[in-house]
Amino acid sequence: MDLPADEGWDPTPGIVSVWADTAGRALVWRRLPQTGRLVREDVRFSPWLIARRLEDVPQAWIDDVRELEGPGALRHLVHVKPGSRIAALRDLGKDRILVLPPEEQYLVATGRTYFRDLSFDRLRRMQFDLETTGLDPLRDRIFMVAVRDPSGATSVLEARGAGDAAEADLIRRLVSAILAADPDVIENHNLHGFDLPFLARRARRLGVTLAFGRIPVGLRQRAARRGVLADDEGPQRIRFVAPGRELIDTLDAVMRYGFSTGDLPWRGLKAVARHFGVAGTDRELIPGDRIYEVYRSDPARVRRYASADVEEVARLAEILGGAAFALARMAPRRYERLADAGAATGVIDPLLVRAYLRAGRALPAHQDGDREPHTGAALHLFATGAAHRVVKADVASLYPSLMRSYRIGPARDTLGALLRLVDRLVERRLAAKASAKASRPGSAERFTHEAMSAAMKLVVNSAYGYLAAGGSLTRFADVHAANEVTRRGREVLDLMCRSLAERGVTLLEADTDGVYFAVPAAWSEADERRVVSEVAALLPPLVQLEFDGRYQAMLSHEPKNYALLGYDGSLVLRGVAFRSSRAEPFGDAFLRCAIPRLLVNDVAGVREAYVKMATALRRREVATYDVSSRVRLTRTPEGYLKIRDSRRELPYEALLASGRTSWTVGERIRVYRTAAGSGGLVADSEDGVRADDTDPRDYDADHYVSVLRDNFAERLSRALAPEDFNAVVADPDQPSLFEPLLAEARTILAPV
DNA sequence: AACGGACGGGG
DNA sequence: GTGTACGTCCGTT
Repeated sequence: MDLPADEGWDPTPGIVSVWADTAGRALVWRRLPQTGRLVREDVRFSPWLIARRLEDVPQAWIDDVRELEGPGALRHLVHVKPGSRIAALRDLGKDRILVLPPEEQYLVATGRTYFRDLSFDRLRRMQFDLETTGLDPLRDRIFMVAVRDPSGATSVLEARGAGDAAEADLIRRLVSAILAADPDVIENHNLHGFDLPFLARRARRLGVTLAFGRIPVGLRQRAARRGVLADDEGPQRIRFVAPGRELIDTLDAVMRYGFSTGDLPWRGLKAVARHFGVAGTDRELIPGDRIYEVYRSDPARVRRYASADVEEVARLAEILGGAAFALARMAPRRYERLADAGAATGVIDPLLVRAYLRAGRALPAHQDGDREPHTGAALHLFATGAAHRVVKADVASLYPSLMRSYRIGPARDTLGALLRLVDRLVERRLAAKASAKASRPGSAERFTHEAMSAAMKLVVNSAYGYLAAGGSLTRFADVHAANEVTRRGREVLDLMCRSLAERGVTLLEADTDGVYFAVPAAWSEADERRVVSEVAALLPPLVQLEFDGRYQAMLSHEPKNYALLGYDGSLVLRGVAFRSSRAEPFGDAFLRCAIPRLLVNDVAGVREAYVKMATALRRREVATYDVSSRVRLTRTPEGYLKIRDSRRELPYEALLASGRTSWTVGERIRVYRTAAGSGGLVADSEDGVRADDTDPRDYDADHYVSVLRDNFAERLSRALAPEDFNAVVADPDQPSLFEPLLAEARTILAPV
């Protein structure tokens, strides 16, 4: 009873899964923290709902009614007789009724949460990964499943033959392996987007029941915005549920992490594993579209590949999984829902509902806002070109800090629950950040703390999003409060910029809560830090301006598009101008080579890099792969043939020229322009795996020299006077008089 | 070129 | 019994 309501008050330890139904039966699986033993409790609970008007609830269903206090519209807490079809009442609309899913009714009513007194490493976690002959479950088959059991042992199951019977047998063996290992949690990368839907479709087609939950029923479904389209009727999107186990998709965690830190441009398993340093150096890599082909000639290689996948997923889940795990200890929802839910409606709303019920207070109904438009943040670009001695300062969690500092909360939150929640989560985040800083860079421990901090930041920052969302989405939406937050935010940013400028720095770019600026040549790092702390002292309480980094130089191209050169020579590229999945690899390589030279005022070096690349292209010393670009197919074969006479498109010409007449929309391929003016195809290898095919080198060199100049070198133009830029990109086949000039050339920085 | 909507991934 | 943050890419005007 001592725990605050945003924490849950029931101390029952070790809950690892909950499954409940409208009949008022809840199955609670707990892992006893002392022994690690699994127990199942079968308990009764009283299903409940909250109604605006009692008349909306059929009299025959009502067991007990309690009137809640306060001004909220949803004020009748009704306990109904078990088995009442209360889900049907949702049709009344959110402004008249609140009916939670049965597990959440149970968790809210009891004050229980998952994982109390249980550490993440006590969970029994299992990973499995399908290998299939292709991406389409209507046509393709599962031929292999890699499995990693909770003890860490990896095994590979394989179809013993090519037909239906062999595939059905493989699926049955997978189900048996899961039942034998009895995991609390099943994990994989894109589990909900690929493995489970593929498996469900194949199982259905082959007449196999996927009863790998902890009660003997097949897979269940739940509606999910980010799910896959259901096979049956309608545009309904769903995810799968295995009662008694939690199905965790590491892609969800990666997206959350990427969103909150902004430094994970690629979300695929191999790239992410490399980023977190969990990929082995001898990791087997095979381009996705060649896996089955390789299997037929070299099955051992595919076994190594698939095993590496589950090993990496397991490590990744450890590094990133701490965040959702922590949320599950707080919020009255299933762990798997907290792992994929949005922060506002997925985490904050359940916490607020529980807090209000616990306090015996009526809940406000969802309510459309008045016509007040929402106003956003500020974005300023002060200068473009090359700047030296650059400092980045930013305010951590500006919006929640403003909410806390000025006590800006939703008008209808008469309990003040949202602000109290933000206060607590900010404290937790600061603790996690401190722990991250205290642990060794690159260590798994540090990643765990950073993931935790990122999750808290996500929830905390979405407290503002919660205010700003339309009233049809969140219960306490309040556009006036949201506008007050952004207005204060613009005020703070303006004050920061003004105060910095007064202290003699050159402003470069400022955005919402952070600012880049350049300092005079004579300044030391201590001077930089002093200026930041002087300005920090001028800001409102709780708004903490931090020294976020210092760089040798910055190439400012457009708002949110820039390059930073660290004092250690490291290069950071931001924005679509400098990093795009479509960019030809040779162009990326050129920018990575040229920008550091540009930023140390070695303009002759930039010219040299340009000449080198242009010459290599003309001599076809650049591999065909490096001039290709990755595109996504959007036309069907039939659709393209219809328009082909009026309009030729490179990707489809490349497919046809290579003899392919069938493809699927959404497929990604790598194409290049051939000297003959048509399209060529290169084996895709987004994971850095190069197919060892012979390299035709029949690309249109002149075309790619133009691409080098117009698409890539152009990104450097802001930093050079026009005549210097022209000299840099002059055609190397016509040696000119300009080159000597470049030794003296200097980069420029121009106010916008 | 500017805007709105879909998607992020898996074999 | 659904609804996210952001950044990128595509298709449409």
